[in-house]
Amino acid sequence: MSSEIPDIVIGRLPIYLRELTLLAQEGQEVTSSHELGKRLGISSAQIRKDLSWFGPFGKQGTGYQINYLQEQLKKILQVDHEWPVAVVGAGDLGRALARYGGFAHRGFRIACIFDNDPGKIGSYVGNLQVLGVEKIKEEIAAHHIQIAMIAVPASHAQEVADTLVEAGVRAILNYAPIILSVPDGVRVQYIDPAAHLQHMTYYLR
Amino acid sequence: MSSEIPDIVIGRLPIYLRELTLLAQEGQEVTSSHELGKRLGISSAQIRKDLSWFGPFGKQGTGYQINYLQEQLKKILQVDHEWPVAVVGAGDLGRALARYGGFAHRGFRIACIFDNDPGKIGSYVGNLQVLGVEKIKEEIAAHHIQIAMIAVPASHAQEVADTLVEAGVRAILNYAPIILSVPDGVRVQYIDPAAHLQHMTYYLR
DNA sequence: TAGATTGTTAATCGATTAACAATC
DNA sequence: TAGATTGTTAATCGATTAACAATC
Repeated sequence: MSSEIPDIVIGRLPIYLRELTLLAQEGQEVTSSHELGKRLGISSAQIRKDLSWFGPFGKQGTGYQINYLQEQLKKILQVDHEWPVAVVGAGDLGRALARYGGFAHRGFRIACIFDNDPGKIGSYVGNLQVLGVEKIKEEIAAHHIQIAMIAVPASHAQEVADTLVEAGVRAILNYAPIILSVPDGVRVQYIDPAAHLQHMTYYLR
Repeated sequence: MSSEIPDIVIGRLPIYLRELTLLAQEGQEVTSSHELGKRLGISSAQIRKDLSWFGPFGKQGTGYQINYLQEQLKKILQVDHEWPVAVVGAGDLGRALARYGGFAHRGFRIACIFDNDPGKIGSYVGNLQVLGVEKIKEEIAAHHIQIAMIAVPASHAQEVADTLVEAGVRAILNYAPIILSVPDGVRVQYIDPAAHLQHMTYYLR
């Protein structure tokens, strides 16, 4: 009866991993669910429960060996190796994503960037040359890319998603403020900064 | 016994509002919880329940007048007027945020942008001039800015947050991959694209 | 040993869904 | 009227927390 691990638990693992990396950078070698929880604003019970879905990683009386737990979480999340990622859209946002330094140490490498604007195609973003959208299929297939980020206007996001899926992409991080329709087996996550801001303005009274 | 409205409900309202705007753009005038739910991948019951926290907005047999519901949600979220927003960090990400067109129609206007790099201070991002971080306090106070976005390296995010809070900011959208410590009454939302990607790689097996 | 902390179970809490009377 | 859809209640489902035996 291997019950399914809740998606909400999976979603917290990257945050745990991130905090462990921070602790390691600070030179610490061992931590506890209590310390981790305090730093993250999460209860220690929740952290222990979340981790217990995957195995015993700690030691009673002591806590968790940071390096070891980091490695285990990386394995679970499959970021113990590097994933190539495609960026579609070479506007301000797409270029910022392509050059963002925060992916490299967390399991991702921006492998290619696409745009439909002839004025942008051929130009460089960092040391990546912008390719035309008509190249999406061959490029993504050639490099076995399974992850893409969409940074195009909402009006084009669905057709871009369709193309990506056809090319073999199975995980999409969508910055366009629109819900994408994708087949089963393809995962989508959304980032909508205006929605986050509106969430907070509710409380500004 | 006016029980508290759950935060998770507030978080969905911007998504409802966004979809209503899309429907309006498509020329539609009326919708139903069923249609909205289908488009958003949410149950119709949940939409009706969420809305019912705030009042009856629909009509039996007919559904919701889109314009009316839009207006009501804008009022509830307090985006029926425009909020000035500060951006801290004028790197790729900060500049992309400052120039992002998606805020204007959703209740936000980028009012100022700051950086600590003398090489960037004085330069223009769109038609905003980059100000030094030492100007944060006076500028934010002068314009009564209550909302800010942090787009600086993780190592500087906490001190930037402290300064912002001191200046009067009460809502922070933090792009640095780090949990911020802020006093009660200040809200923080986080955007961490690498965490979203790691959430999805779990399923890529 | 005494103190600390895990992993896990059971209890609690909260969120989602199903169902339906009301009514347009 | 008949059909459709809301708003709301109660039931279900799932997630979080409290508590503690095990043990380092």
